[in-house]
Amino acid sequence: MMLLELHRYPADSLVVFDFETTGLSPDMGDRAIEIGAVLIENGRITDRFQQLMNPGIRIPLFIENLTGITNAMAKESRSNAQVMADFYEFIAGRNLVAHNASFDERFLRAEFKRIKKTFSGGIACSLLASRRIFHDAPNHQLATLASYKNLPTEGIYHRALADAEVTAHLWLRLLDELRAQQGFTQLSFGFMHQLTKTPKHQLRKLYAQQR
DNA sequence: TGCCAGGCCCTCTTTAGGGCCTT
Repeated sequence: MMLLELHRYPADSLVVFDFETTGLSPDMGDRAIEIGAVLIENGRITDRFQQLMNPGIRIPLFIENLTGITNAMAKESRSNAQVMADFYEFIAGRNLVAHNASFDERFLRAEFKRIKKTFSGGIACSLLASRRIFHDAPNHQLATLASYKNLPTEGIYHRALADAEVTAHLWLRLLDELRAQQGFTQLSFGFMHQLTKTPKHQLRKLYAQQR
């Protein structure tokens, strides 16, 4: 996506989101079972979105154990189509952030395709940004980074809203540290998106252009 | 009980392989 396109959306407003799913691949038939998201405006969390959903297929036992989301819970929930239609409204006109965004983006586009909707904003990845900014992190798993940077957390992982909240705090910390490391005064979503697409060995050049 | 996928990224690379991340 061109940088100019990203600038159509407000730079000071974005949605950090996270899916829980039945597996790793929508192309293999896996479906979303929970969506969690937080709205960040001017560096603060100002709204939240969390919905379980009923994908109409069985949730594997491994996923029930991993997430605590059971088949009974999904069965009592609204359909993926209903929930995703609401989520489409929640993110309208905003750019998105997710941890390992390529994963969540695949499910986002697959679930939207089923209800004949498309998302045209930008999606940035906190994992790729972390690899470029937190050089000394033990690894770049969400839980590790939360511990490494003492991010606010309730100790809950593999639930959509909890993971989205931690990712939101991580994203804000990444912005803070990049400002501190490089002396930047402003960091747009477009720049952060470009950062995650830039090979590490070309970062110095990108930073020079930003100054 | 995750073995499934896919993109990133490093290196013993580019005519490739494998670890890291996400559920």
